[in-house]
Amino acid sequence: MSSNNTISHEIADILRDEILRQRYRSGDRFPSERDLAARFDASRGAVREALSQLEQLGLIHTQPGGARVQSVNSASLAVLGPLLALDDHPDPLLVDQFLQTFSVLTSMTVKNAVNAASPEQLTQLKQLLVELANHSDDIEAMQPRWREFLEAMSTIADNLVVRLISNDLKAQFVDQMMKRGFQPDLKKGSIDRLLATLGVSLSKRDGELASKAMQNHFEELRVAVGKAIRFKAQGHRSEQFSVA
Amino acid sequence: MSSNNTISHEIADILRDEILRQRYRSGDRFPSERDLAARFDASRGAVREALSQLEQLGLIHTQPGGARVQSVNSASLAVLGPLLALDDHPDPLLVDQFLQTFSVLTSMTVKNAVNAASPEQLTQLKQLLVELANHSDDIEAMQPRWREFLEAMSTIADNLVVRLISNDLKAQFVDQMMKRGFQPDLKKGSIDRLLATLGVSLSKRDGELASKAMQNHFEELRVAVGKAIRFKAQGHRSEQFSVA
DNA sequence: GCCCTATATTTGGTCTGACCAATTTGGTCC
DNA sequence: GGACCAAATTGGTCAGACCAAATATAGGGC
Repeated sequence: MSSNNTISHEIADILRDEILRQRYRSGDRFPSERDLAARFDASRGAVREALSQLEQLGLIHTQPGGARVQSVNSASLAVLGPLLALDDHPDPLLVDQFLQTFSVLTSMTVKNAVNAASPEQLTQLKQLLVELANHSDDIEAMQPRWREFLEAMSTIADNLVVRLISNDLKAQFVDQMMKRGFQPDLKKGSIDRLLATLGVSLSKRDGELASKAMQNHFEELRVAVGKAIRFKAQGHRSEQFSVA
Repeated sequence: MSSNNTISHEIADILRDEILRQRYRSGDRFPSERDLAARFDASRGAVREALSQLEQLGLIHTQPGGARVQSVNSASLAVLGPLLALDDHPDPLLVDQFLQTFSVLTSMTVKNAVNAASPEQLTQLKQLLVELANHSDDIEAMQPRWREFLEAMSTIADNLVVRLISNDLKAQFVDQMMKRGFQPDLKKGSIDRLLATLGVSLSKRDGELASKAMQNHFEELRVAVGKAIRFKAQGHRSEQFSVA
């Protein structure tokens, strides 16, 4: 996972997963630093650094006298990745929520980007769209170009809040899914339609239209990913996964 | 700010602000732990714990040989609060982006909640709405009930991703604004209209309608907050602030 | 001058053992 | 049972030390 191959990170990873697996109930006392040091055969310093990470994740709260476990519901966004990686098969519900959230944020970004783009930026976006259309039959090749396109959109929209959220979400989710090797079965026709609509929205400077198109796309993606997950849960092996 | 009144947190706060204030350029070498220990007259252990926090925030990247400063754009969501608290006056642009983001997430939550609520939950929501309407002339009194109402919505919608994002956002933003004492000038009429529309959407089980109403509300809120900030930036003092 | 290599230094990661202050715990007394 | 006090536990911090990886430095070859 995060794996900085340092002892403190290793300890943090293990403890984090234990908490996420509900091995401790919210409000429970967490083992003392000295106990943990003994358990992991490490120094207290290393354990303290691990606990510091857990505290940043919002999973525990430390105080003189003892640390306590906090509810996962009150944790930081950064726990989502580990949460997804917990089991062999990702939680379908969580994945769906992920995509839904991604959808509204991306739609908003696209809308603002189209409305705010300068003429030069508009032509740049159109250029990228053409690039995409040229590879619309090879999903593998589309992936990096999609990223580039969305990155450009994000830069133009210039919303730091959404950008930071997306950073976390992507780091947590996309990479996680990629690693597992997912490939939702999206019809080429629907992708072509999306690209066409985006093109029109750029020409007309119609952010609302672009936003709607993205929402639509994500809707199809949710269905496709849902299928892929259920498929894989039955023991089949599928390949690549592409987001957005 | 976060202030756990421990030395390591103090050091982390100072260094975090220095980075956010761009005192180091992205990619720069960060001072060594020994130097920092000397500077803050603290032990290396304390400094290390501080650096561990900065690393979790995505502000620095440490490696044997030296730590390096990372771009704020690639940081974690948790830097937003400190970013807002950096100056006396919050960055209006950032605040606006905040509200916009909050808007789409809340709208989505409300939509899903209304569509998914059980009959009992529906009556509970209506109850809360009545409560709100009864205090619609006293914004002070509305605040906690708003929170309760949105909390109920969030619970019903049951989207962990949004919930975690909102946790961070609220912790970063709302508390920050409250502390500064803001009070956007929302017309009572528009609030009443919002409550009425929400009531209708509950009766009709029309999530889309509820979502639209929330979007509208946030739009008005953005304008009002924008005014309040500009007003305060000119040296005036205003009072309370209420989000959502 | 430039480039490459071998050496010395710096730096992060870890350990040990110690001390303080705050909290918890356990027992005592009413 | 509840209030109160002493002892044990726990987090926070410090000091000094060692190792391995990364960097900086000096030197030699061209």
